[in-house]
Amino acid sequence: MPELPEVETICQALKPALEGHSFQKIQLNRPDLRYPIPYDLESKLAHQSINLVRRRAKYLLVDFSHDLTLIWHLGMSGRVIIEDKGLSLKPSLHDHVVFTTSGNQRIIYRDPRRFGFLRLSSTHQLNEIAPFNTLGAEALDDPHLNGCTFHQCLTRRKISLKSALLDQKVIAGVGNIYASEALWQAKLSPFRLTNTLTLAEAERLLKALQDVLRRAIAVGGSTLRDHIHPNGDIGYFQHELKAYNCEHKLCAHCQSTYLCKTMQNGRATYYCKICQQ
DNA sequence: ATTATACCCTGAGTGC
DNA sequence: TGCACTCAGGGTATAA
Repeated sequence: MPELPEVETICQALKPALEGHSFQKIQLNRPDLRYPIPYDLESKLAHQSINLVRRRAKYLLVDFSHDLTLIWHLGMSGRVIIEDKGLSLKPSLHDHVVFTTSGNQRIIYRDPRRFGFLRLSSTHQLNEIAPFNTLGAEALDDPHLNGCTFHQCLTRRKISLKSALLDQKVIAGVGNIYASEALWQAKLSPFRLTNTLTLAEAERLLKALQDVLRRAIAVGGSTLRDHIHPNGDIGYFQHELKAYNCEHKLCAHCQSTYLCKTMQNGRATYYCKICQQ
């Protein structure tokens, strides 16, 4: 699924198509995704001006001028497709929602596994409802996040570093790819317990995580299965992955150990047994 | 309280 | 070619 860099890429692509426009039509091709789609989505949103498209963690947020925010999560396999004007793409069985904008563009939400969802919230109360009321610091560009606060947040718990990075209450936006990448880059074991981390190690991890995320955003995220830029381009960061999907490849740090893959809390984890301690 | 596990769902890939 | 099986970028309700 889209993690932070992929959702950010989608967010940036949606901005020019949506901000200052409105939805003329919202076509629901099924009543539910992970949860029921609000039945009154179209009547509440159509012809209302869109102020802002933004991202929080892995959520896309579309703010309307009448204090409504469309919360849009893409689950594991969700894709957003912005059609060129006048062009009509071949429909897919999994095109669940089709938005038509006042700019006469069609925006298609395609999600084979349907782990994604759409919800509505009052804009000014968004941070008081789940999951936004418990989300951790934004992994990038959060003024309250630094090595010190990250260290405090980690040492308060006793879970593996990999689980901590995936826990959206600890830090928001990180998923399985970038958790493995950041731990590899920081030379920290995914099995290391959070309460054993020194301040210097927490700083190193945060720096590595932010570096990986920024580099991924710069090239449009990672295209492994489903993620494609809404205009049809693919992301390129999969070519720069040093750990994720790299089992049996030589570790780029030590050049002498093959990376291994293990299941950790039900998710694949990739790491170097020698470099990551 | 925190921390693990099962599960939602389809499609792609593998091995027989 | 077909079938059975595993795994996949996430989050949540449960159980321990």
